[in-house]
Amino acid sequence: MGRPRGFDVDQALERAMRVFWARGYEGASLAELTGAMGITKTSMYAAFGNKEQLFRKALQRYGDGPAAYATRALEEPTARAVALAFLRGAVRTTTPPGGPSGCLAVQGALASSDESRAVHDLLADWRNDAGVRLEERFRRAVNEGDLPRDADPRRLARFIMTMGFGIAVQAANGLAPAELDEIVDTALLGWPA
Amino acid sequence: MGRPRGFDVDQALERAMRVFWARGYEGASLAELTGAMGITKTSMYAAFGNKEQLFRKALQRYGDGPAAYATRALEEPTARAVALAFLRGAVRTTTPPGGPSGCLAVQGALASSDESRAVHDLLADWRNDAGVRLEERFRRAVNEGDLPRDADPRRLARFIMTMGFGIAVQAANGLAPAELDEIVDTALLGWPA
DNA sequence: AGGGTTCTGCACCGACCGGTACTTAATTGA
DNA sequence: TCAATTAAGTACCGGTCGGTGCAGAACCCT
Repeated sequence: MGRPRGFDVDQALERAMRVFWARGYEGASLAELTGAMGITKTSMYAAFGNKEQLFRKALQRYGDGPAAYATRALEEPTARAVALAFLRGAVRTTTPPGGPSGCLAVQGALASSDESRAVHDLLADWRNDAGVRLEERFRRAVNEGDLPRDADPRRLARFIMTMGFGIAVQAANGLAPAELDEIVDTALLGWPA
Repeated sequence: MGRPRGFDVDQALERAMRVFWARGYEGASLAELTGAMGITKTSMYAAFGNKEQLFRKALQRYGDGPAAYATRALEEPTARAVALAFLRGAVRTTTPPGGPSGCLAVQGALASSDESRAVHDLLADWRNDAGVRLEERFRRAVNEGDLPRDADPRRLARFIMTMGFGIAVQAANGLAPAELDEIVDTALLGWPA
């Protein structure tokens, strides 16, 4: 009961996510955020709490949406296919035709002032979690005989994650998807048979 | 003539560079910058112009100092040695024992508000220039027969740059130098003979 | 119809942002 | 000794930051 909300929370969150994606956490002002969301600051505070909680929800949406490739890739049948799907997904997500370049989880708050340390750490954890899931998938691949018995799952996962982060920076540098795909191919040349 | 400067410009610039490195361009406030430099805002403006020009000079110092490994690596005798020296240098520079983690050129302004677009573009150019120099070095290696005739210098350079950027993010994530060196070794497994 | 509840829009908060005018201090050359 | 010149320190500028108090609007239930 009470007055119903005059805007679509999902759509507002989607737009906030894109602003954070393009500007970073600190670079995104409440004025620009709420302007893009089509609501006033008061409505934003009522619906999301504050700027930091809005970012947390935007990051969650990012993981369920644009960055869902990271989870989907884990379902590929072989470790090589997982790695390839992961990096191809990174390329596609960091170079959206009509959206911001790069990766929200990378450029959201790589460096920040002390006040934003909480968000900085949140993103570091987010990135590390993605690496751990990849590592577990590769460990399974070793157990299944899909990867050589002497392969180091943690090393491989960290390598792939490093490539993903690097691709995010290259995308922010303006490289095209086709050029990034070439880089991915080069990176996988040394992948264990 | 006139009253002599009461501080060491080089030392002040070094300290400013470290603040920018840790906080990013927008995250570094004039108060924190001048506090670390040990001077007042007035002195900073008289000596450096404004915040953006201070950053430009700090970036130049970064290239001549911590990031000089990128230029030194080009002098290695073989393409493989160049790539290895470049990435080992990236590891060492992005994990200084007493300094900020990561790479100033990466985390200085990956995402930013419109007002800082100039700095954002400056860093993108800086990163691209490093890639171009690497590419030219690899092209020379192909001509010298050091790399196979069918090797693509641009592709290889972009791959190494991507690894460097990724290492910078992993360093900001808290990985230790030894762990990053492992990643470098993994990355070079597929390097053309 | 009217109370209870929730949301919206406006105006406003103190704090901090990058940047500067002005006074005072320290130096050189005459 | 004293004007000319440059640096340093203080106090301040308008603007924007994230965040709120408050009044009115829009809904549900009785």
